[in-house]
Amino acid sequence: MADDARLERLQGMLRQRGVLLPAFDLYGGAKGLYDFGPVGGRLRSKINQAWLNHWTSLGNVVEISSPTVTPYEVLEASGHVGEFSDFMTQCGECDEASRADTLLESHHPNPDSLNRGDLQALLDDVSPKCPACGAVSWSQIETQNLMFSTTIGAGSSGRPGFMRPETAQGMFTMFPALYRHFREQLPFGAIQVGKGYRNEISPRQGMIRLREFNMAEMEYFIDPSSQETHDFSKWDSTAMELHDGEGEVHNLSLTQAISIGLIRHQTVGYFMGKTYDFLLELGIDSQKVRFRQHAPDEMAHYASDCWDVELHGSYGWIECVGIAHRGCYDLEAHEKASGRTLRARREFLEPKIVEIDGWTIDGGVAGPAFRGDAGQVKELVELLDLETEFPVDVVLNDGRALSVESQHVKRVQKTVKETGEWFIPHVVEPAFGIDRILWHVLDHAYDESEKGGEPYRMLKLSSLVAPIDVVILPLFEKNGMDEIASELHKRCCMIPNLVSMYDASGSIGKRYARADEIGVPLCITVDHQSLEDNTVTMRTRDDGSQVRISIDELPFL
RNA sequence: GCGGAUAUGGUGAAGUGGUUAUCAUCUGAGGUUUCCAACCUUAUGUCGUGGGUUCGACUCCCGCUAUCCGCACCA
Repeated sequence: MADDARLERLQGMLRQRGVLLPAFDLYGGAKGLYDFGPVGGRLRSKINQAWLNHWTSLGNVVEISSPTVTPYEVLEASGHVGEFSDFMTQCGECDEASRADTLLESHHPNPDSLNRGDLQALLDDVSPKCPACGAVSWSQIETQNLMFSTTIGAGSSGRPGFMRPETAQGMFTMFPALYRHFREQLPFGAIQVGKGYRNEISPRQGMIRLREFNMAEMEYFIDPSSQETHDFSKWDSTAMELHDGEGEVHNLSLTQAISIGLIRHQTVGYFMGKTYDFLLELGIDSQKVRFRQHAPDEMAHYASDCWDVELHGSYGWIECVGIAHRGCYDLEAHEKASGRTLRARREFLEPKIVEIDGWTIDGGVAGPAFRGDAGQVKELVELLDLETEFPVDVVLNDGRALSVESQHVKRVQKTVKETGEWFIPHVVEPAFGIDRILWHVLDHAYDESEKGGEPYRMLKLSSLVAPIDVVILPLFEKNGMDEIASELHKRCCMIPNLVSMYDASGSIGKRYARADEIGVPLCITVDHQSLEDNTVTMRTRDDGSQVRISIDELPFL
């Protein structure tokens, strides 16, 4: 690629300036793990904060935080244990580990779909040779999961668990508390930023694929039967680059894309717009943003429609955000697995009057008569026609026929008024890979030019995310200029959410250059005139312009 | 996981089977009325890791780890 050299210069600069560094470098490094250094740490937290602010501004969204350590059952219910697992077996001769389903590919149409027991049985039956050494000596099949597994608690009392592969499950399992918090009114959303973990086979491309990564997700719960109306007018003059599931490219406004059914759901479209705004706020180049719809066979196990937001940078087009319509998949799965109700109530406009007229059992008689079968008899009796004459034979699931006599049953006639119903909310989930976004913020902000024949590097970071807000520079460290400067620096340090740096080393031009490399938007220089009238010069990074201003009028004080 | 390439101060590079390993830049101290990487003096800091061959290994060989590029898998 043409900008490989640029990528290397950028990575070198980020390492040198303490933005991004390989983690545990002291011990040779660790694949897929990165440090955010003294400059990068705040960059990350400012992006996180901007993200939180962006979504809480919707008004019906709350921030939560759930543990990264997650019990086995939760991720089993969500489908991750199954979907993220491979079954492994090890050769007793050469220790080579193989995927059990791969070994059996020629003996079963889809071994990937087998459960562990069936797979073990098939392996024992087929006894394939080890592809490495030819021996036939396989260990018991073990699950090899892409999730980091751990034990919660000590010894035999510990229960199995995982480091979460996504933050989403914490929001789903918190649904009852969220529903109560919002006074049982949909729609509402829950957001959290935090770490996710995936034990990647092969982490690559720097920040793009990590084993521990920062993610930010919102679960937005909606009533599928009442579509929220969103205002798209803001984006009407913006043609978004939309790639549909067939690979066709459409340049349309969001309103147009929704009206022709390309974007299937209003809320998905609205979040696409909000995501677009967010990325541009961070300083992402609007020319390097595109949306791509997942093809049906590409969709994750939980999604019914999904749009990726891809950003273009040194690694090509990279998926950085996924906006998925997860339907009721997750809440339904957790309802089934936990036995708890995860539903919302929808009131009918008009109460429904339901006339019930039919048969049911007379518990006092039928109970003792049918004992364990009474429950099933009740279900069968309630299906009987009004005209039924007793006694009548009913057939149980196991094939036995029982005779139901008139004394066992009674006629039910009643009027039930139903004012509403319970349903499982649907979920629209925008999921952000913070590290990937952060990388592209840096990539897009990185500017190479020349100054006096020398290469000149700069991070043109938006002040929303710039890790250092201001640098205070005494032109000379004498005659009292150093005192004014350090006093100003101390004053800045006292201001919450303002990070100031003091730099008195080297020529003034060199100090400006250093500040430019870590993307400081403003440099304040204390010079001779400051001694006389308490003014300083304020220099703007992007155009190098300077204005003289009284210290007390500095915009950030 | 497979195949290929690579690993030298913070960064970027050069180099050698032989004893104090080189250069630039960066960083620190001092000097210099220094507003866009000036200059002078000076200092700190390197052969990824483990084993082998050898009188001697940063150099040659092997393993490991990491990085980059394909493939596979995936987000």
